[in-house]
Amino acid sequence: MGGMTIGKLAAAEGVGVETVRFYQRRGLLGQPERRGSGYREYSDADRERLVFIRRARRLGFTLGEIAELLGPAEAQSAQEIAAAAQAKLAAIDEQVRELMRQRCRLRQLVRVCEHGNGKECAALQLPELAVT
Amino acid sequence: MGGMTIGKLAAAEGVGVETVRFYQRRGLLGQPERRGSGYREYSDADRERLVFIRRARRLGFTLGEIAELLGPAEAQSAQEIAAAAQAKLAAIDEQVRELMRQRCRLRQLVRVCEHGNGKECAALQLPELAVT
DNA sequence: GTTGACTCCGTACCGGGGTACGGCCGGTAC
DNA sequence: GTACCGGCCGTACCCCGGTACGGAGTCAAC
Repeated sequence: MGGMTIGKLAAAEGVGVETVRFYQRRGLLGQPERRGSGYREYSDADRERLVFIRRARRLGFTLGEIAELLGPAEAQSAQEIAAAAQAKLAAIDEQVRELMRQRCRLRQLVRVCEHGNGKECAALQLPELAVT
Repeated sequence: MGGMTIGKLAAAEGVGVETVRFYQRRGLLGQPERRGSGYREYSDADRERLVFIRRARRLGFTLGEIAELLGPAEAQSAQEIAAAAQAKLAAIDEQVRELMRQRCRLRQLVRVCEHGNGKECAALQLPELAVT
C-alpha cells in the first residue's frame, strides 16, 4: 500500500499520464506525496478523486465546475451536488433546444435543395430559414 | 457602387472587422480589390458570400465544411449542399442522443443525491450511472 | 488643417481539454 | 552492468472560431 506511481494510477482509470499531471496543474488533484526520487506516490484517496473527476466529466461538467464541486473543503454536500446537476440539466436542455432549431432549419434546407429548382441553394441564397 | 470598405461590409452583416479579415486568411473570402491606399474594396458578390458563410455557420457547419461547400469552383450544386445538410443532420442527431444520455445520468444523480442518505454523493461515489 | 474615425499589417491571446516533446534521471530485469 | 521502461520537468502545440493589440497610414468632416 505504499501507493502507486503516476503511470499505475493513470492506467487504472484509463487516462494518460499527461492528463494526471494536467489535472494536478489545474488544482483538481492535489500535490501528491513524493518518493525520495521525486516520483509521485498516489493513495487510494487520490484515486477516488480521479474517479470522481472522470465521472463528472462524463456527466458533462467542465473542469472548472468540477474544481468547484471538489473544493475547497473537499467534496460538497449531496445538496450542492444535486443543485449543480440540476443546473447542468438545464444547460443541456437549452443545448438540445438549440440543436433542434438547427435541425429544423437543416431539414428545410434539404427540402429546398432537393426539390426546388436548384437555384436558391446553388446561388448561396440559403433563404432565411424559419424554425417551425 | 465602387464597393464598400471592410467596416461597411462587416457592419452590414453584423460581424466584426477582424472576423472578415479572419475569413479572408482562412480562404473563405477571396482577396478583394484594393484601393490605391491599400484599403479593401468589397463588391456585392463578396457580400453574398459573407451572407452564405454566416447562414451556414448558423446551421452548424464548421468553417472547414463551409470552405468545402464554397470551393473550389464557387458554390457546389444543390445536390451537394443537400448531401452536406443530410450529413450535418445525422451529426446533430448523434449529438442530441449523447446529450440525452448525459441528461439521463444527471437525472439519476439528482435523485440519488436528493433522497439517498447523502453518502453516495458526498463521498464522490457517483455510482456508475446507467442510461435508462 | 486638424481632429477623429477608419484601415492597414502581423502577431498574440482567449477557453476547453488535453497531447507531445526533449533531455535527463530512477528503477528493474537479466 | 547494461538495456530499457518509466518518471521528472517546463514548455509548446492541437482544434475551433474568433478577438485584441499596437504602431502606422488614410479618409472625411468641419
